[in-house]
Parts: sequence; structure tokens; C-alpha cells
Amino acid sequence: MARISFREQVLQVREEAILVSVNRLLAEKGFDVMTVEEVAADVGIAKASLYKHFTSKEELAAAAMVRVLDRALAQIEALQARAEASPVDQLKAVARWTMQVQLAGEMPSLPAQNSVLRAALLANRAYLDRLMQVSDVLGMWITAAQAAGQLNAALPSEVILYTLFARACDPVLGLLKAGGSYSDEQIIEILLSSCFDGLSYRRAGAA
Amino acid sequence: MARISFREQVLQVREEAILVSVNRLLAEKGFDVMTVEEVAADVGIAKASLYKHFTSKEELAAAAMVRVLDRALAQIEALQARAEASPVDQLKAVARWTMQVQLAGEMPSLPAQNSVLRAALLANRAYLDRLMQVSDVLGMWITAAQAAGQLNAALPSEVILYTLFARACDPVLGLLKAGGSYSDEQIIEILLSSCFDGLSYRRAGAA
DNA sequence: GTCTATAGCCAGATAGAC
DNA sequence: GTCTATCTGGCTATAGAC
Repeated sequence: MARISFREQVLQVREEAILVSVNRLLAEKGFDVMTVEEVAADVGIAKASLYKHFTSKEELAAAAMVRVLDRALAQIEALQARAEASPVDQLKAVARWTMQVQLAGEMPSLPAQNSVLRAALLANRAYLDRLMQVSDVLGMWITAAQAAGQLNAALPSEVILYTLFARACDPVLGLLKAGGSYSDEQIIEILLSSCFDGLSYRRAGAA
Repeated sequence: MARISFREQVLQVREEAILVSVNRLLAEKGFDVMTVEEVAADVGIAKASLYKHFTSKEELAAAAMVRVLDRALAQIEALQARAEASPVDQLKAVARWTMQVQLAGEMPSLPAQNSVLRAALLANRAYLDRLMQVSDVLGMWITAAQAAGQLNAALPSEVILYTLFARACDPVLGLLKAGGSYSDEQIIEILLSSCFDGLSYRRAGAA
């Protein structure tokens, strides 16, 4: 095991603090509105110091995405360990976790249109790597659930994958939370039902 | 009927041209990235002239939202005329129209986090008025469909309303279109199915 | 590596001539 | 009402002292 100097540990801790701030600010305001100055002020360092750790605002966002994808992968790994759960239950657990993160105000939100940011993300190995890891595991669960007759096999598996990813930025969560009529847990269960069971009526006993 | 001078007609035409440009740019880039200068250049007038018609960027966005809500209300009115359709079919038709507009690149997208914009929208009578009109009609259809056993009565009606509204900014549409495997019509039918019937398997013949 | 200070740029909004 | 020219301010990013 390589020795890590005290100085390097301090740097790691600082980088972690930066990512916590970026994550929170990205969740609160989104990429376009968040400013690097804000991040620096939130961490309590100078803006120029931030740029020694991350060479651009886009890289800062990418690091935040890597961070949240790592959290997702940890969740997924924990789910894999419990082999008794059916594929569809594992997928529901992932969706539940995703919505919990969003309701907790910890889900970074990036604009889909910004081409500079897109290019930075697509050039970021760490990000792409995690994104593919998540997609691979979820894709396997989806295929298995369809084969087992738990998920609608008429839907393309990519549609199901994208739909699950989209739970991370579903505006309905925020609207219901703003309404104040439901607890976070209730909101999640309601949306889990509307997502998997649909808006239409289901005869009692349907899968 | 008040006489409208030629000069006033020219102004109305110009305002309409402005709104068309704003609508398109809001759909393409979103509010934060769109610039007033861009809008002016697209219309072919000077930025200062734009500010004679609309006193702020937020008001510009609000006017675009009023415009799209008017289009939605026209659709809804046309649906109301066809009384033979069941409530759930009318709701599906609205969702279908909403997704068509988004796929056509004509759905303005506003950030949910921007507080200045939110305040401007909530202070805009024309916007709130249309939003309530749409919500009222859809709300009635939802209640009727639930009473008729077509929609899941266990779901709060506001959840269904919000879920339908959210079709206007569903990222899955863009992801599938970018994939290139499906036509716009196929994408819409697939997402209509996943929205109303859910991701889970349904026994054949279920409503 | 950290800071202060600033370059360089571009946004939203306005002044004032026509 | 339209234009050109400009103001004002905030942004990303960097230089250079410590």
C-alpha cells in the first residue's frame, strides 16, 4: 500500500469538500446558474484555488456526476448481494433510491442542450465508464425481468432503461413536494406505482 | 369592433414574429442559454427594439408560454367538441399532442429552479389564467376517467395531472429520437403505452 | 497551492438621435 | 418605434506575489 503523506490527505479532503458543494449547488440551481465563484465561496477557498483542482467548470460538473454515479453503483452492488430479490424488485429499488436522492436535494441537474458540457462529459473516461457500468447492470436486470414476465416485453429495453434514468429529473417529484400534501416516502411510493403500474386502472391481482 | 390601424397591425405581426423566434430558441437551447441578442438577430431587429415590446427576458419567456398554452387550449377545445371520445382517450390525445410538439422542437423549456423567472411567471396573469384553464379541463377529465374505472382511482388526481404536464419535458423523447431507431410516431406510441400502462407486464385484455 | 487582483468577454438593459 | 452605441455587472479563467 502506497504511503500517503499528510499533505496529500488534506488535498483529498478538500477535493471531497469541493465536490460536496458542487453537488449541492448543481442540485439547487443547475449548471448554467451555478457559478464557480459561488462554489469557491461555499467551500471557503479562493476561486483561483479551485482552478488548481479542476481546470474548468465543465470538469467540475463531470466530477460531480462521477460522484453520484459512484453512489449509485454502491447501491447497485448492495442490491446484487441480495440475490433473493427478483430483477424487477431490484429495478424498483434503484428507482426508489434515485428519487430519494432527488428529494433530498442531492441530485445534480445538468442541461441536456449545452454542447460544451456534453462534449466534456463524452470526453471524460471516468464518467463514461460509470455510466456504462450502471447501464450494463440495469440492462441485464431489465432483460431478465422481461424474460420472467415481470416487465412488459413489448417495450424496448432501452425505453425502460431511459425511463428509469429519467426518475432522476422527474419534475413531478418537486411539484408534489411543493404541494406539501405528502411525505417524501409517500411521494416515492406513488410515483413508483405510476411508473411501473401506469396511470390506467389495473384489475386487482394484476402483476 | 374597434378599428385597428395599419400601424398597429404591423406591430402585432412583429410581436408574433418575436414569439415564434423565442419559442423556437427556448425549445432549442432553453431559457438560460438563450440570449436576448439572439432573439433580436433571429427576428431581424435591434435588441433595443425588442425591449420596447417586452420589458425583460423573463417577460419574453412568459409570452412564449402563454402562446404554447393557447395552442394547447385550442387542441383541448377541439377535443371537447368530439363528445363521443371517452375521458381517458381525450387525456391520451392531449399527451400525444404534447409529445408531438416536443418532438417537433416547438416546446419551450424553462428551468424550474430559476427564482426570478418563477416570480415573473407567477406575477403574469395571462400565464396563470391559461395554466388554470388547462388544469381545470384536464382535472375534470381525470376525475371522470377515474370514476369510470379507466384511470387508477388510487392515484391522486394531481399526480396524474402533473404526470401529463411532465410529458412536455420528458427527456426520454429526446434520447429515443437521438437513438434513431424509431420514428416520431413510434416514439410517441411507445411512451404513451409506458405512461398509461406502466413498465410492468399486463395480462392481455387488461384495460 | 494559496491568495489578491485583473484580464477578457458577453450578458441584460438603457440613452438618445432619428 | 427603430436604430447605434454604450453602460453596468457578472461570468470564466489566469497572472503573479507569497
